Amino acid sequence: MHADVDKVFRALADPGRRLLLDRLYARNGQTLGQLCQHLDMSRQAVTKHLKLLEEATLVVSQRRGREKLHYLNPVPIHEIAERWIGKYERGRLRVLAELKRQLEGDNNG
Amino acid sequence: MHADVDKVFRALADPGRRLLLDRLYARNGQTLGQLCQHLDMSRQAVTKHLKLLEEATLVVSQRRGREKLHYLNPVPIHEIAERWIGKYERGRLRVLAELKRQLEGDNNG
DNA sequence: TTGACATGCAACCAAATGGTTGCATGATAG
DNA sequence: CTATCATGCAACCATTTGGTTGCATGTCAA
Repeated sequence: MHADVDKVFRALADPGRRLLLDRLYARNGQTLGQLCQHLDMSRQAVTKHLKLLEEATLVVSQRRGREKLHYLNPVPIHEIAERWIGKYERGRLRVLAELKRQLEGDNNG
Repeated sequence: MHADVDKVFRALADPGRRLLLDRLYARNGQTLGQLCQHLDMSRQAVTKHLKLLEEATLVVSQRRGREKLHYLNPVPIHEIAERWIGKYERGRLRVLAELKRQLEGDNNG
């Protein structure tokens, strides 16, 4: 029902792909050609990145004639934040306190 | 001042490394040997993963004699959530609404 | 000291990744 | 129709990644 966590993390691991997401965040619904502009990557490289982003459902696309419009889908990022990062956030203070205790407490022994 | 975003994302991209973080979240301050137990990976593979996690500052370590204790550091994850995911979270409803409008609105044309 | 134990390091390897080039397909304008 | 434009696809390549094996170092216990 929800996005493949591994695909999302892997997709987010590349700076070029994060840049594409930023571009779509700034202006949604861009074509492949538009996304390639002012970018230090070939069209084919962008195509491959967009394919991975689509497989991670971070981007959805729609054909319009010979163009393909790309839209940012923030839901998988939200899910990551909620389900995975949230777990660490909830325990953050506990873990930090324990870490500090362990690291400093050893000096007393 | 803050963690290298790229290193953190790259470190989080591997399921084995996420598993190690989960292990440290469940029980902090484990040695390399402990982390290897009940794990489908060689000690050397775990060593390499821990090295990447440390370089991303997701894990900090401390020597105790011949052992090396590993601690989860949730701060970089927090930073990612705040600085990067937060950006998308803030625009989530806007982007989703725009996406829906774009995808459905075209049927009216 | 010496043997056992915990970890470190280097070389090596297969597979995945990110990128390229060249050509094919499909849509639109004239 | 046909030239052009936007995209798709396949082959190929270099580098990175994740993993292994073998050996070295350092620490603790007897």
